[in-house]
Amino acid sequence: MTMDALAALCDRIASAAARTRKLNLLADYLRTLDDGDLARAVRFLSGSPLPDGRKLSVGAATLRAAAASATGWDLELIRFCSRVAGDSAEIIALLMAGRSAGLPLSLSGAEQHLLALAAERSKARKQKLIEQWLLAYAPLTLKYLLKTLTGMLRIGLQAKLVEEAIARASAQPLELVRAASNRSGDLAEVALAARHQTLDRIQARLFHPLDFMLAKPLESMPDGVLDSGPWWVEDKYDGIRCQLHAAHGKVRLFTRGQEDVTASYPDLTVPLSAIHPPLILDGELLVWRDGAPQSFNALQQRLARKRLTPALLAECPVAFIAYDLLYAGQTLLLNEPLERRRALLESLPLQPPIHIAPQRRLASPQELDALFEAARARRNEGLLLKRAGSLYEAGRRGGAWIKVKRALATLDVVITAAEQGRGRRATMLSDYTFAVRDGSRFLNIGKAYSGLTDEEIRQLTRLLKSLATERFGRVVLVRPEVVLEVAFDGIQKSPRHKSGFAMRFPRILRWRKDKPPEEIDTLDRVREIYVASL
DNA sequence: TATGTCTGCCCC
DNA sequence: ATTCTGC
DNA sequence: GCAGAATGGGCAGACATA
Repeated sequence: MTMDALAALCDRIASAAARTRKLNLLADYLRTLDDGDLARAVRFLSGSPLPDGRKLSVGAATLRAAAASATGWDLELIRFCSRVAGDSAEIIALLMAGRSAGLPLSLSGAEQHLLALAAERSKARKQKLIEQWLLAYAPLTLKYLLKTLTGMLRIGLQAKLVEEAIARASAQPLELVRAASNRSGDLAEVALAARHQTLDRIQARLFHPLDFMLAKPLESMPDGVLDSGPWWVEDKYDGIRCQLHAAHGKVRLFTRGQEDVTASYPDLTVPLSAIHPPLILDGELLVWRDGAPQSFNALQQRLARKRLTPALLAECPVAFIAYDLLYAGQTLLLNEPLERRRALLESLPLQPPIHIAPQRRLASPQELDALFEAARARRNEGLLLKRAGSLYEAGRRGGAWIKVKRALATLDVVITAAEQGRGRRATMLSDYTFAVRDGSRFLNIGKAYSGLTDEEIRQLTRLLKSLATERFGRVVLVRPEVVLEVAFDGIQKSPRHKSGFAMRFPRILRWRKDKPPEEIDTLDRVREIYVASL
């Protein structure tokens, strides 16, 4: 089977609106593949094309550079076209029509190309490899070969639907496929096992990450959900979600994206090599100093470090706050109720740098406000509510865990610039840069797109075009007249914007047609919020 | 060698 | 991360 | 209610340029 056929399938899936139609198309296709291609196709479609999750380190920018080099076209022009089309891979594929040789490409050939790209360390040589593909393969094939690089197929189908298609193609119950997928962590393995009716033989393995159970955000505080039964409460820590595997002196730390980051945190993992009985902990990685959790910003300085200096380890030492136990005593505990997992967790002889997250029973929903404030006073993000008796639903964002966060504040700001969107928003100005007032000047403080409906974005696009003063490629500067109310979860000093501040998780609450720009919030107000948040 | 900009992403 | 949208 | 898509910020590291 060929990459060309897979590409054609992707196009058909993209143009099918109904998810059941997408599923049927994929299931029918999967049935036609031999075992080797089944594994490859599943990896390609689920967004992790390489067998062991190796990194490609190639993004849209590199693709455009390769395309410019292969065609002789101006890079700026390609950038512009990509922007209009909303997708670099698509436009590059079109560009190669009539220029590439149109050679056939098998799935295993495509996989070999990706492996070669991952193995190549030099950025320039990565680009050279891509140039060679561009000249060799047909546009449609290129389109999806390139899309797999950036990990965004944008055909309305990702890993979860691939799971469903596997279930359908093999006539196995979806729940069995999902459970096996969690135990395995490798959808290709699952597809093969489903085909051969051996899903039950897939075992969870220590030192292979399980999926994480996620929490659903609580929309409004006084919500009826909490009346449904007893709940447990913990602080929500502002670190990185991690799974810690330990057994027989070996320790591994995995992130939510299943990345093995053990090597980056010797100050956590080396002391744990004394642990012998096998266990898997779920919890949060934090910088921990003077007996207290430090900011997420401190932790960020430990991320993706190639070299760990003693100074860094001394300045930003990490700890692990454990709040769940997924494996112990040779047993997977996912289907044990929360209270049992918790009791086992508390019975373990864990020592710093591992801590156990304090947990208490929520007496009544009225208690939430006070608990929330207390958590914030401890410099934590908010609360995590866990339904009594709930099981560990790996890979799901079900209602059994609820996270309670609140915006730090809101600001009334004015739009100073707008940017063309991507994908289905490619024809609209969907991305707004906004400013606060400082005397008679407007100083940018952030960008946001979310919070407006598609209809509002359409209206705003029209209005902003009429307010345009200058255009720099994809960015339109506008007269500062449109006022928005934006919410955000944090604020910090940043060179990113003229105001000297930037927001964490900015989102638009509403379009304030009632407010003139002279009355928006000021830089002084921003400083007040900043100081108060320290 | 020092500094500035771009890129992709163990992250949130 | 957040938010909206189609199914 | 789920899954997908489109978008925020900061960071280290890589590369470009002085």
